[in-house]
Order: sequence, then structure tokens, then C-alpha cells
Amino acid sequence: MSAKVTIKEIAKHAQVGTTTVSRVLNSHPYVSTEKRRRVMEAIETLDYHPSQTARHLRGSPSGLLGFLTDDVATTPYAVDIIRGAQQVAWEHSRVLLVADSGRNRQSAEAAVDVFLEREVEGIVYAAMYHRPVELPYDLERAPTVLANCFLEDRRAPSVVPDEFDGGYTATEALLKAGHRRIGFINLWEARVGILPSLVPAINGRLRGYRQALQAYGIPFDAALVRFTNQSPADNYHHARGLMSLSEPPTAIFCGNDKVAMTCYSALAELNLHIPQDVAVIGFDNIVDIAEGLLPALTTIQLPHYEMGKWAVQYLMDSQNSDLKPLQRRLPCPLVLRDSVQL
Amino acid sequence: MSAKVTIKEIAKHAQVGTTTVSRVLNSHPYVSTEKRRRVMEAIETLDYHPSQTARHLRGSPSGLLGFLTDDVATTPYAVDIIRGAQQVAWEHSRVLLVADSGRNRQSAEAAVDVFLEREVEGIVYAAMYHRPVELPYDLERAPTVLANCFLEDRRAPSVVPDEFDGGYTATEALLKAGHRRIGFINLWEARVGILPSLVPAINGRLRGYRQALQAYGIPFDAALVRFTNQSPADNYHHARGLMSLSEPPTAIFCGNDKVAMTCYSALAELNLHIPQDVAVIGFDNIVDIAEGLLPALTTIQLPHYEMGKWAVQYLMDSQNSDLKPLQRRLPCPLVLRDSVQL
DNA sequence: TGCCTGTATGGTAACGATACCATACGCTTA
DNA sequence: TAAGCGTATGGTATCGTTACCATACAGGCA
Repeated sequence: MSAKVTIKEIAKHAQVGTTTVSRVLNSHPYVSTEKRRRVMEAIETLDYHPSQTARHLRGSPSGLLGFLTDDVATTPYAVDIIRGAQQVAWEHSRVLLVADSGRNRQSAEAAVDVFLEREVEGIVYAAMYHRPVELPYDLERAPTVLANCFLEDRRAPSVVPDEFDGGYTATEALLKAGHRRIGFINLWEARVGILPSLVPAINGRLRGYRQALQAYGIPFDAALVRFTNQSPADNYHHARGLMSLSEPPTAIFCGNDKVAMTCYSALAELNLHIPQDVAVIGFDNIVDIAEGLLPALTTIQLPHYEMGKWAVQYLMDSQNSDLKPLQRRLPCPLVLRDSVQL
Repeated sequence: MSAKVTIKEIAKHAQVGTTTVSRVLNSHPYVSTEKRRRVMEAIETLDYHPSQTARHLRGSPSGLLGFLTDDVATTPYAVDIIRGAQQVAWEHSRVLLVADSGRNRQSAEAAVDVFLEREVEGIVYAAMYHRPVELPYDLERAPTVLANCFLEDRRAPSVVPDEFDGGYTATEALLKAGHRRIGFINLWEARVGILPSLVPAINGRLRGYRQALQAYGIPFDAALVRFTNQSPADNYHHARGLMSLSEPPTAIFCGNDKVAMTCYSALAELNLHIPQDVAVIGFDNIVDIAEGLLPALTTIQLPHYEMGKWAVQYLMDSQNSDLKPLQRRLPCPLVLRDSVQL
């Protein structure tokens, strides 16, 4: 709106040199209290704001971080990654520049070009669901941290949910509640081009499930483990399948909250009550689902917010010291509601 | 990584003046084809990227747009606003700077300070659910468009969902399917400090419902309209309440998809089938819920993505011509699935 | 031949802020 | 008293880019 006020005008108004104004702005020593006061007053009355652009040109860091997302919006809550990133960036006086990587490498490169033209201090590349990715631009172009995804060869630092931990935690919660036959409707990967064994959610949670059983001395029973292609029909099919076993489970661990939702219906049809007859535990903590169900769904939280925080924190830390790329797994905590009776 | 390449080095490498390089970059006339070629080649081999910072300091627009959100994350899909905004910004060669307004006016002002220090060309202030807001900063500070919210006095342009249209569309869909007794479990506002009559979702949808009935010559029956405080228990209570009327509805219009989800359970308990016995329509199109239910839920889409697009487009348009502030209502389209039988 | 015009080219000031250098003053200490 | 030091202050070059100005040459025309 108003024409921009520069340091020069402040200097004139306060009857000092521009250097003195700069000293006040950056709280350098050697300014008399009288002049400092006059400068502060001028800043106030003229509503002066220093130009980041000029500062940056003079050599200060840009104060900008690039946030690049893949465009697949599977889990809505994955955007909490951006909130976490924004939070930590703010604490470090940095601002987030967001862009969409688009569908192909070319537009991702274009987005990185834009970032580089503004000399971002680092880039967070975030995926909407946890998976291995091929980075759509040259890693050499800017310091990069991957969030909710990783490179197969781990040559870039990344932060991901600890799926094993999540699987273990969920199973353990059911074991602690006294259950000994625990069904598991795991996810299966419907997407093309990715081997299910490489999908961490599928693989890691299953290992967590097995490990927890073992810790409680319960033998693994393959009949209790199902894989759903995530269609409601298939979810339903497996829920009914589990319950029609000769020795049906007393608790079901669902690969995500949508599966759990279908389980609720299937169990209702069988006139089985949750949690008295069968306990149910979900995964993802889609709040709209988990709190909307009756009884409210106990589930596992994916650490989206925490991943965003960690990614930016890592970028900040690595500016001062040489960190080696590492993959950090963050725990997936239990969200206790009413679908498991303790 | 690599030390930044400047226009000077390009000039030296191509054996021309810096002015000539600048001319090539901005495709100005009066450069011989030979020199143009040499410059292009130098740019290529040295991997030169022009500094937006320097350009901006010289007087070009910053190419930056501020995106400010309130921190209430009610509907996860509201983040589609940012995707839409990003999309249009990208088409106009602008980048989005995102920040959280924080809880109070002070931190919002701080965020706007940051925006202003970088001379954003405009600001989108987006709310996570449709409501009247008090702008947490002085409107004079930068051109502003509100998305998914508005000022009571309408002194700033805004874009919001047309709740009336949504209510009408939902009701009309049921009417077209032949239903003549249509229950409506409307939302009620649990939040403090806002009069429910001012909440557009509640008010507008109800008017849409009534108008649609009227268009089909059906008298309004107050017994068919309920208000839920949005807790699952209350949702359930009203669903059962509707069905125990002496003349129960054959279709239920739910204030959101969570309410619809509870309706499914309530109807299942009564052994009523959807959509044969009772049709159900939701609102919000929370995909995880709508596609997870059996049968899949027919519902109404909130135009989050479109609002983001519109907001940025307006900012761009208003740079060239003087537009007067207006409130734009965007339609809420029907998402057809299986819970209404045509 | 001399002048004008269109094309081609490079030097340089400016954008706003800061780091460096130069200067100046008052006070202590040898 | 002279040297030396800490404090206070302002001028100016600089960051990378572009607008403006100056210059230079070739060809057309009187």
C-alpha cells in the first residue's frame, strides 16, 4: 500500500547516518542512547520494516525453506507434516515456500529451480504415504530431507513412521487387555510398480505383530492374518472370514481405520458387541472416523506432525555440523478410546 | 552447494557485457545471434540461475504470495484450499509462503510482518471451517482475500462455499429419487462465542432444504428437522428419534459425513437397509468415510480446492484492475455413490 | 560528403541493507 | 604532554540485476 520506507528515510528523520540505523536494527554496540531512542522513534512513526530482500542480497541467508510434496493425497492427515515443518521453521525464523512436485520429474525440477532462484537453505520432500521414492531432482542441488518416504539406498536423510513399533504397540495393547487370539487384517498394496514387501506399512506392522505375540509366548497362526486390497468389499470379506474360523479371534487389529470401520459393520451384523465380544484396534487415527464410530475407535497415531518437525530440525542442525544421512523412525503412539476393554 | 554463478561470470565466459547477458535473459531486442548463442551456451555450461532476490531489489515484483491459516484443523480436507491456491499461483509464476496465524492477533501480526518484509504481492487468509472471522491484522497492510471465511462487514473480498446451494442440492437429489418425507439432521454449533444463526453451514443448508421442499410442493415439517451437537451419541439419538416418528422419513439428509456414519449404524440396528429402506446423504465428502461405508455414501463436496484457486486468481486479477470487494459463493456439487437409489 | 536512423554493445547508477574503513572525541596512563 | 584506547559516528563499496545513457557502426537519403 504505502510506499516502502527505507533505512535512508529513517536516518534522515532521526538525523543520523544510515550506519547508525543499521546498528540499532542489529543491536550492535557503540550507539548513544539518545540516538538509539531517536531511531527507534522514527522506525515507529514511519512504520519501517527492513527489506529481507536487500539483506539477503548483502549476504545473509535467505531464511527460506522449500517444502515439496508429491501429489498423491491418500491420507488427509499427512498434511500435518507441513504444520510440523512450519512450526519448527517459525521457531528458527524461517519461512516455508511450498510447491507441488507435480506428476513428473520435469515439473519437480522446475519447482526446485524456483526454490534455488530464491536460494532456499534446504528442502523437505514429503510424501503423502510412507514409501520408498526416487527423488525427482538431483540431490546435489540443495540439502534435502525426506519426510514420510526414503531412498532405497539411503543416501539422503529421511524421517519415517516406525511401522514395526506401530504394529507392536497395537498388538501389545490387545495382549495387555487379555486377548490371546488376535486377528490381523493387514493392508495389501493395490498400487502398481511397488512390491508389497517393500511397502513399510505392510511389512513393518506384520513384523511388529509377530514380535509382540512372541514376547507373550503365543504361537503365530497364519489363519489369523489376512490381507485386504483396501476396498470396502474386501475389508468386509476378511472381517467375516476371520469371525467364521472354527476358533475365531477375540480381537482384531486392522491395517487402518477404514478397515476398522468396515469391521464394525461386519461385527454388528453378527450381533457381536465391541469391545465386550470382540476388541478392535485401528491404524492412522483418522479422527473423523475414530471419534465418529460407536464405540470410539482405539487406534495408532502416525507421527505426521513430528516428522515435519524433525525434518526441519535436521536441516537446521546440519547447517552447523556435518551430519551423516540417516533414517530416523519415529514411534507410532497408541490413541486410547473405547474399542478395547482394559 | 556450488558457489553461485552470477551474470558477470556468464558475461566473462561468453565474452560480452553484462547488459547483453541481461538482454538475452529477458529476451530484449538488439542482440546478435552469435552473441545470443554464446550467452546461452555459457548459461548452460555454468548452470546459471538468475537471482530472484537481486531482481526483486531492482524493482520487479516479489513473486510471493502469503498464505495464512487459522490453526483450527476441523476438516482435514480444508487443506485442499492450499493446493488450489498453489496451483493457480504456480500458473502465474508465483510461489506460496505459508504461515500459521497462531492463536492470537499478536502472532498473526508477526506472520504478516514476515510476509511484508518479503513484500508479498497479496495474502490469502484461509479458515479451516466456514465462518465469520475477525481479521487478525490490519487490512491496509496488504491486499487480502479471505477463503472459507468472511468479515461480517464484507469490507474484504472473500470466497466461501454456497451452503444454501449445498442444502438445496442434497435435498433435491433425494426428492428426485422419489422421497417425500426427508429427515434432516442438521449441525449445531458447539463452539463458544459464535451464534449458531451466524454459522453459514447451519443456516444456509437449512434454507436450501426448505427451498427444495417448497419447489417440489412439499410442506415443511419441523418434526423432521433435528440439530445435533455433533457428538456420536447425539447423532445416534437423532437418527433413532427420526425413525421412531409415527411417520418416519424414507430418506435422511445428514449435516456431515460423520453424522451419516452414525446413521448407518442406527439404521443397521433397526434392520433397515440403505438405500432400499432408507436413503442417506451426507455432507463434506470425507473420502475415507464416504468410500469406506457400505454402501458407499452419496454426499456433497465442499469446494475447498476451488476456493483456493479463486482466492489467488482474484489477487492476480486485482493487480491489474480495481475490483471492489465481493463475496463469492461457490457451488457444492453432489458426489454420487450408492446410498441413494435413483 | 554529411546527416539521420536503426541496430548492436557495454559502462554505470541504482535498488536497500550492511561491513569495512576513516575519523573524531574524551579519558587514562606512561 | 603525548601516546593509546574505548566509544561514537558517518561515508562508501558491495551484493546481482536491470534501466538508462553513451557510444559505435552500417546503410539510406538528400
